[in-house]
Amino acid sequence: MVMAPRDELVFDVFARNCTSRPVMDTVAGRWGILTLAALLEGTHRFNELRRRVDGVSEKMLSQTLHALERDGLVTRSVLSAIPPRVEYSLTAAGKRIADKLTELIDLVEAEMPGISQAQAAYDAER
Amino acid sequence: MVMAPRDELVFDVFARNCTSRPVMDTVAGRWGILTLAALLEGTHRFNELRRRVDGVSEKMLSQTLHALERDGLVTRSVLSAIPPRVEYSLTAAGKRIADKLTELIDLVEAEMPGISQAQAAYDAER
DNA sequence: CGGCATCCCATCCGATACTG
DNA sequence: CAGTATCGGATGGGATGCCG
Repeated sequence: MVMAPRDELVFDVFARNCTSRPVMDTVAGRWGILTLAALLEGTHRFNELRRRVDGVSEKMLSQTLHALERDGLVTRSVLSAIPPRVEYSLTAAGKRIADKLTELIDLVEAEMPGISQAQAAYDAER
Repeated sequence: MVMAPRDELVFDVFARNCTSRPVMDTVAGRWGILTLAALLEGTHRFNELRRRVDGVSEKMLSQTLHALERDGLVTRSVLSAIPPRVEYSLTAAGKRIADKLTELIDLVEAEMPGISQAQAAYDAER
């Protein structure tokens, strides 16, 4: 994060102490990617998300959602009712990022056959 | 990772034990993203990468490069010379993934002003 | 220069238990 | 249902020292 001409802020994730670094960690982290991608499919309740993001613990999902809400990428709406009903959905910025993450997921999944083969070849040599 | 008709392998990163999960962790992890994006700019030597990926330790860069090499996304070439010269570059698959990661970086950096504002608003309320 | 080996601490994260 | 609180083990990751 450095100053450019005319006080325009430039964010550079390659710079050690740029504020974009922790944001990238949240967004591209193990659970951030999957949570945002799941929410791109539509609004989810907490336990719906837990089932969709297979393997995530209550704690990590809660923590991830809080961080994404703080970043303005996810909105949390509490519907007063018994039993309680809380719904999570994407903001406009969240949608844009989730779209890109979904492209990444699709690409990596498409590359997996080659990757698996490379891993097997690598492991065979040692 | 489940079987589809006709023995076609389908990789699903949402599934708890899909082999694509650790690959996503490497590729989208803190240092994986930056390392791949840096290599998209061209071949780099080890210490060039260390300077470009500001803040990465020798240990983590070494670890990340090994994982990426194992996944077939990065090639390591040793040029016999004194002092030793080792060059890292992207494979074709590595380029495709690094391209997508660079798009993600650019998007997140572009969203940073809004994100910073959301963080400040969130923090002010508690 | 380009590493690997070791030590050690911080945090991540899952499991469990509890609450409104 | 939708969480919070706490604990303890696993992992991440920096610092240092050594080697070809």
